Amino acid sequence: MRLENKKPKLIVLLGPTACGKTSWSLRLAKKFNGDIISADSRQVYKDMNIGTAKEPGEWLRIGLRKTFFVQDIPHHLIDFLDPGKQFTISEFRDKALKYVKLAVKNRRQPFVVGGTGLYISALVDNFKIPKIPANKKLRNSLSEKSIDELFELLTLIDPESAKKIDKKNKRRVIRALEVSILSGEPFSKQKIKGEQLFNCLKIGIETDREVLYKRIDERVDQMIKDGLEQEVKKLVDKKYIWELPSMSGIGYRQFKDYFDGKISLKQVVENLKKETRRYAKRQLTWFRRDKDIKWCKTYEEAEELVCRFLECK
RNA sequence: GGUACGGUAGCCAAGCGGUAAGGCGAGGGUCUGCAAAACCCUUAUACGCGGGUUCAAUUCCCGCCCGUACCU
Repeated sequence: MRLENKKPKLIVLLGPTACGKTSWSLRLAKKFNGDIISADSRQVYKDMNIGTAKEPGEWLRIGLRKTFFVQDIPHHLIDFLDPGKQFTISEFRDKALKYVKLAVKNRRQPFVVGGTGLYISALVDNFKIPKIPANKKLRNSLSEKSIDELFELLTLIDPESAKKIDKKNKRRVIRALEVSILSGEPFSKQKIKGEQLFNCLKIGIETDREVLYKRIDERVDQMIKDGLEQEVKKLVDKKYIWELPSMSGIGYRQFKDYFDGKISLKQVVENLKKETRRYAKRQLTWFRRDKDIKWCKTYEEAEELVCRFLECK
């Protein structure tokens, strides 16, 4: 108990896309002297603003360090990466950890805010991620094989993983092989959770599915009005290819067929709405199994929880 | 009014004398270096209505209703 209290307090605000994380997080951060660490795999990219629903902000120099501010609240891990670059969970975990610690050191309350469940887990549950970076050569040679061959190989090298992994998921099977081969140790033995580093309050924003879907539709329409097409066009003109992780996100990849003259803008909008809804569904599936999440219907409930958690008054 | 074509689950759609593919959508799930990704599972006693032929009709015939196109 005493040990628990010594751990820094971390507040996580999560929920499916378009549930209102940004606005809640800003209110909470203003009230509780917060720093926001974004856990969003797409908002990391520069020049991808409309499609990722990034709140407008500006980079300001504080001392030696430049920080992205949204309404006077410092935001980290947002708007900093070239869309041509890759960002991975390992990098997220390390950087997020750094920013959380920095906030604590500066006596500011860290808020982790986002919808990328895996990223949040990696930080909160202290994942020890195998230090085996993507090996292009190996991946290429492996992807030439059929999924069945690969799976058979995995059964030989790492039967434990083979038992659990999706047999048809080439990407996952290849990664398991990659780690096992390059490290010389089975992947299954390397999926380790360290001791929890934080005393953590997880708040989920609860929204009716129907209401959420309606908000998604409206948000997509707004994105189009705000000039999403031009934003994507600019990225394409800058030679960012569709195969990039950044360009494969919702809001971007849907424009490929449109620019190729295969579908109309109306169809883009429809696809965009549809895929965003499906994405929200997947996020909910992810969050559902985390029983620690305190689901709140209103902002006031969330604020109350935070208040109690921080023992303020 | 006439001619042609069509009417199959929420939507699209194949099929055909022996009670019916698939896709979309929807829902559920997996998740440790692409995670807004990738992958998996589930889903409905659906053949417009009424007759007839037949051992048997969603499938053939007749009539009706509805839709679409064209003609007058």
